[in-house]
Amino acid sequence: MAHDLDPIDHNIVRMLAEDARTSYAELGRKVGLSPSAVAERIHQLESAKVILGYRALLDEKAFGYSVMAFIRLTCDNTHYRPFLKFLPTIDAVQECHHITGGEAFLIKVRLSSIDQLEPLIERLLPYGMPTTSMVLSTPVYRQQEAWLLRHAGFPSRTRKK
Amino acid sequence: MAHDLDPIDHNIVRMLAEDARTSYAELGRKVGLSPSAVAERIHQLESAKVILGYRALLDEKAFGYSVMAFIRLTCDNTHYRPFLKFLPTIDAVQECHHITGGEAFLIKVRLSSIDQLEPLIERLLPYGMPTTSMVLSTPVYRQQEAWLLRHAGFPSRTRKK
DNA sequence: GTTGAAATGACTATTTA
DNA sequence: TAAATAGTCATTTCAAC
Repeated sequence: MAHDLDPIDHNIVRMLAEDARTSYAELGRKVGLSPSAVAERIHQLESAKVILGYRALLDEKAFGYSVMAFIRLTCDNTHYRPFLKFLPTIDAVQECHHITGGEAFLIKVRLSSIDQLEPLIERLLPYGMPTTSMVLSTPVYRQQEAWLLRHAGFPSRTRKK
Repeated sequence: MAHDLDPIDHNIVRMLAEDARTSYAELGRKVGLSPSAVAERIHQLESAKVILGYRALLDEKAFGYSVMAFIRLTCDNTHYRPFLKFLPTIDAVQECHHITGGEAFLIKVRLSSIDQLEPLIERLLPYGMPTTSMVLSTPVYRQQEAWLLRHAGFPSRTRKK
């Protein structure tokens, strides 16, 4: 399953994770390859689904969604499947994880105000017993790619010119 | 606080969230502006920290990190600050949220194997009482930007040529 | 915001190892 | 098979308007 990445691939991926708009030419300079060679490697990494896409990272607060909460929903077997159908229709849900411990789900939601929490909880009630924790602050928040890089021990790089 | 985005900014941001490598020229065509006008708007959005950066989205499984878990740590006042200093030094930690309910933290970690969980928990023990939930599956996982777009009711767009 | 020109980058085909 | 090269086209950038 794990795609075989040589050190050059690794470096290319690292740089694209830090700045997805880095040009093939600059990538090539940094890894000592021609732009076309870099482009070919990147296309292979995309085909192999190692690189899944390129995203602009946005500040949700600029869009007015500043409340984050985690809802733990304990849900018995009869409500399990209906809940899975219902869940993706709720826009506030950013993540839902099925976790160990008695058919429970951990749901991360984002809202534009605390007022939206109660209606949301009421919509979940038919499926199980929700326990809500508001997020007061987030001392650590790493993007998956940033986390990966840190984990792999790569040095950080300053933003290009 | 909330940067004032007109509909054109909104469209540009939407497209960059879907594909951060879209060229200024193509963005300009889609929103009916010249490439330079688009570039200027984007630079302003970057300065205003509405766009925080551009990232390649990677498949962690391709890198061997397939285990996700949530650890809830209940932690009394004396351990609060030391914990906050200790936490960023742990590479496995992807997110840590300070949540309501008796000085508790909710920590999302990613590991390459379940064997790494026990040592991690032992490192947390001095700071409080950990409760661990393994993630069995993740029925919903939306990028913050994807979530934003869905929430804002934008139509999805097919990948460019 | 627009236009236009110069520099840079991207893409394809071909050559090389 | 993988990379370099060269030619062509597209894009970025910056000036002037």
